[in-house]
Amino acid sequence: MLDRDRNGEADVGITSRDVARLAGVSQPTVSRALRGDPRVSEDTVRRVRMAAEALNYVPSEAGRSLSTQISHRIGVLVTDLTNPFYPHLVGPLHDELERLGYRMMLFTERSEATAAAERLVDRSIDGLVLATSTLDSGLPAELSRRQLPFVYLNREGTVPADAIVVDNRRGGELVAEELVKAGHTRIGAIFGPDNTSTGRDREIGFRQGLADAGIALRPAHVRHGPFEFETGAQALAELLDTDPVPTAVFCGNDVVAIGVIDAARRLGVDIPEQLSVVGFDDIPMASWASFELSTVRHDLDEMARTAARLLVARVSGDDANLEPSGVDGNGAAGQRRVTLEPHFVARRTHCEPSQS
Amino acid sequence: MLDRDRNGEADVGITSRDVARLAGVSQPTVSRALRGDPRVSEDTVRRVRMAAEALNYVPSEAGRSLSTQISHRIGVLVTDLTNPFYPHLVGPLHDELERLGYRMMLFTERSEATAAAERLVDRSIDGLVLATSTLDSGLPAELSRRQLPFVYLNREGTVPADAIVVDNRRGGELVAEELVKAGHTRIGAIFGPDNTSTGRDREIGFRQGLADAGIALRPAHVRHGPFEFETGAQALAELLDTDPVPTAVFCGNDVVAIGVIDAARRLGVDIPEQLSVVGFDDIPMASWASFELSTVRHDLDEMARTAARLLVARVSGDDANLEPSGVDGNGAAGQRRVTLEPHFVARRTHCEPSQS
DNA sequence: CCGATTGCTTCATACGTATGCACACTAGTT
DNA sequence: AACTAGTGTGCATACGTATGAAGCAATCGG
Repeated sequence: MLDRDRNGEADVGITSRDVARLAGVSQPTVSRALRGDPRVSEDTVRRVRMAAEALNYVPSEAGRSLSTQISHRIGVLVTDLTNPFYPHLVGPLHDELERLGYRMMLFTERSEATAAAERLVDRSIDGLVLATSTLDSGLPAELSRRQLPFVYLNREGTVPADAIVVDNRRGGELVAEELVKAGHTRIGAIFGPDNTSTGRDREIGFRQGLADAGIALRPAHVRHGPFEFETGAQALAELLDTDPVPTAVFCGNDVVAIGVIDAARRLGVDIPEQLSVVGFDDIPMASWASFELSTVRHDLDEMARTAARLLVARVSGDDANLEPSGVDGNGAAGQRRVTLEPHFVARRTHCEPSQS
Repeated sequence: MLDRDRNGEADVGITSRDVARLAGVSQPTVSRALRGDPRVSEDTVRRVRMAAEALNYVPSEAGRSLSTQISHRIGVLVTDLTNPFYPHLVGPLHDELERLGYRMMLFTERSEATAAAERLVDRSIDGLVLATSTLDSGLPAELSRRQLPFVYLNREGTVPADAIVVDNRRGGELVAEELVKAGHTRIGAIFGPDNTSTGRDREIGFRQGLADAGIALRPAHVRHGPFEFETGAQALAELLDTDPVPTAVFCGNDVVAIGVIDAARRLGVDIPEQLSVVGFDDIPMASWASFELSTVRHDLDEMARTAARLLVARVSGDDANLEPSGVDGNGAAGQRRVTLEPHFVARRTHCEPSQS
């Protein structure tokens, strides 16, 4: 069917055997020579290298994987790439993984049913980064049972595993403190989903912060929803429909907050004069002049890169080079838990409440 | 070192041989039974299925790949994920690939040197989607030489291959027509890089459109730069420094345009009153109330999905189910080229020039 | 009652690389 | 000259699945 012999050089489907033949050595010697085995003589290495180059030899990843039981691939699981938040995790993750000699397989969890889980445990990846795990997900347990190493990134789950997260509770507190300090008393919130650790902890921290100041969070001023643009856009309309209206609103993350700001523009609500808005994460977009969002900053890039390093250390077995990092190691089953410190960033979407 | 026997069920590292043993058949029979080979008796299939389930057997992808020479993985190459444009390609790509039974490996081309190319041709992927190919890249030629199937998405290259693109020339013309129609005569442009087909063709079309209307594009009003937010932000400042100042500016894509709008906010420039801004692509962000960007729409989602389908058809050999699509097939070497129609979308960032 | 046909299964092997072990060969020691 | 130590290479095989070909049993036709 195919006439491959047309092109001058047929360097497709070249195996280590072909290289061996050309170099006048055995196949195992080719393998050793190219992998830098010190037992191979310099002279042989040279011959093999030349032969490999001449044939444009590239070792087959499949063969290598099968033999070594290592794929050098790491899976990354997110819910929805088009959410502006995730690229800021996936981008650095990719770069760090590449730096460590691993490739990235990207998965989005439409149907995290067992069907999808199968694709993860067929040994085609060495480990998995869970970037959007929900607390009620059965996946971590399944992964654990299958002994597929994984790490929680950003959100954590109930099954013990390495994790890298922000101190979300503290972050929520920070926002509460700032809003209180500015003089707000009628405060609203658009929290993230209850089944995410980020949503839950930020809510706990925020409520705690308000409670410490003796300020009540009226149920009518509270919304919950996914960490999406639309959540903020829709929730704002609802919050404006309450009486009295809140003078400030804390949003589960920046994407939600930007949804709020955008809706405010459409509805003619002045921010921050009529409503203070605070987000969480400090994604790059938050600092755009169009938003100037006051938010809680943490090092997203570092968080993602650390996740990559934790996982790779785990799957490659050399945990050693991670010990000295300043993490609050949890001795129990050897899981590592890295917590990033959040900082409040004051921009232009919050101020004192107007005296209405 | 590891004490794996602790957990009750040791369903890790289960192979088809284990299943075979439990089911009382041979390993090949297991393979055939689970793959639905009609030659296996119903009774055997049932026994094998039960055994597989009991052991929680999942076929090894590495073994399968090695044997079939098919990895069921497709690579996707982009420059920078954090650019808000790419997720809108990568997301749909992932979904469509998954639908077709393929997994996605994501690559970003930092150093597209031959070193990086090696990772692509080690037969660990069946094909590659080039989402950000530059016209001067040597990669397509290398892929072609290696006989790794690939498809151009959004941007096309010089090496013949399947491609799916927008009619960028026409899109550029559309914008020129609209701006002319609105009465603009002092028009500026922030074009994309010359070494991208999108940058080049949009520029050609736009220039043509202006020329047809007898309007000159002054060199001082022209900028070139990568399709990034910062490009727009920086170029705006420069354009405002010219005399006379343009009353309208066409941007290479939406991300650049949003950079312009954002900078305008910072600089206190009213859009569209002082400056009309038009983008290209109509990414979701363009329709946010914060921007309401007038732009050129095309079906990004469909473009990505079509790329996936074209490539999968190519690598799986069943090109048949693609023939009937309304594409302008290029007979030469059997490459398919799908062109999407662009449409102008009038929002709120353009209007008539102010009489100053 | 034997040869032919069909239906199901096993055998043998391929896929490409990596690695423990044995072997050959050289050099140095006694 | 034999013996040891050291060095470099090849042999055999493992990794897990898929598949053409051969084998086996049962059924059928004559």
